[in-house]
Amino acid sequence: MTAPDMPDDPDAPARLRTLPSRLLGMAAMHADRVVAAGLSAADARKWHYAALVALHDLGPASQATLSRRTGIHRSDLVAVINELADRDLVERRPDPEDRRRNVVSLTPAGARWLSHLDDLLRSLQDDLLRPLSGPEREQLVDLLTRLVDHHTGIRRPTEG
Amino acid sequence: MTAPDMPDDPDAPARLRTLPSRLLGMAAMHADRVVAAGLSAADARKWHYAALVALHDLGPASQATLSRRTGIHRSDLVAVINELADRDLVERRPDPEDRRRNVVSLTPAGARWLSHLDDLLRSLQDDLLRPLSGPEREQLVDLLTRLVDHHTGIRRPTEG
DNA sequence: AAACTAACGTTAGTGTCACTAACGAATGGA
DNA sequence: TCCATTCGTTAGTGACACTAACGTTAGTTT
Repeated sequence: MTAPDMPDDPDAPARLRTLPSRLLGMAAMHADRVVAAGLSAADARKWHYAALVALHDLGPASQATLSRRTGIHRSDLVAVINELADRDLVERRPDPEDRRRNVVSLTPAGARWLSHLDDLLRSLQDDLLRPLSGPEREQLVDLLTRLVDHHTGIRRPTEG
Repeated sequence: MTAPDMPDDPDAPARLRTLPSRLLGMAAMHADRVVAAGLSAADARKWHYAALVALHDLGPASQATLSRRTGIHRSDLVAVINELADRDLVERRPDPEDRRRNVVSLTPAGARWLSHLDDLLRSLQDDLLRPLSGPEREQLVDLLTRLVDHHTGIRRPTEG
């Protein structure tokens, strides 16, 4: 029961404090903490939310396309769907048209759960972005989107 | 040596694509990849750089204060210092004034190595931020700094 | 028809990351 | 002298983002 001992870096050198890659990492870490803490109070994790959103907005899908839509690796998606199916939030059944596939679909309970998580997430995003004004939040989203879009699809400059 | 199979999320629902916490996570991931790949070409990792910068800018320090200055957890710092000391980039010796402590200091070779890494990192940040203009980069740094500053020091809203 | 290629879901395992827990040694205050 | 605290260190945890391999199923080629 000792208090956590890392006060982040109150006195880091400026060279580190202003390094964009480091700032991104730290901001992401805080974001992850806020979101994970909030979601865990609802017994959920971000992947659960991502999967539910994809199913709701884009309809039932095989695990492979769900993987593409959420960014969850297909080998990790198995467990996520297991957990959601265990709680009857999604249904997983074999695809009669292609027996390699499972079709995953949202149940009514899943849709209700999703709208609950949605409210929760909205307020978590708000916690996260508290120090920024409305326009600043849009600015941030815009800048990050352009960054991500630019780097998406690039794997490694110096690959084998 | 097969190609990576995750095209990120080309067709994720908008609700996910614009979620700030998710954007932060993805941007940070890309940033980490770019930086880690660049540094690994120089046989270094970001913690090595952070430690060297802290030693250079703020002078010799015990591992505990170095931990506070870099944000590296003190239990992880051990290995970082080991690796740097193995290459004679830093020196670790017991503090005569407090025999619990080690004093870690930069060697001349460490200083040279740091300035090399500095150049490297400058160009990596540039790669990372390529899609953004100069003012936009400053904007991003400003927004992220305020975000991080705001959340720094907060541990867990729902701690035991 | 047979053979090859590829996609699917699944399991197991890897390396990194941020962190907790515990330790022995040393310090400093009551 | 007792006690809490700090220090460096080791070991281990849980989440994450993968890779590798598998058996199954589906298309495509010949």
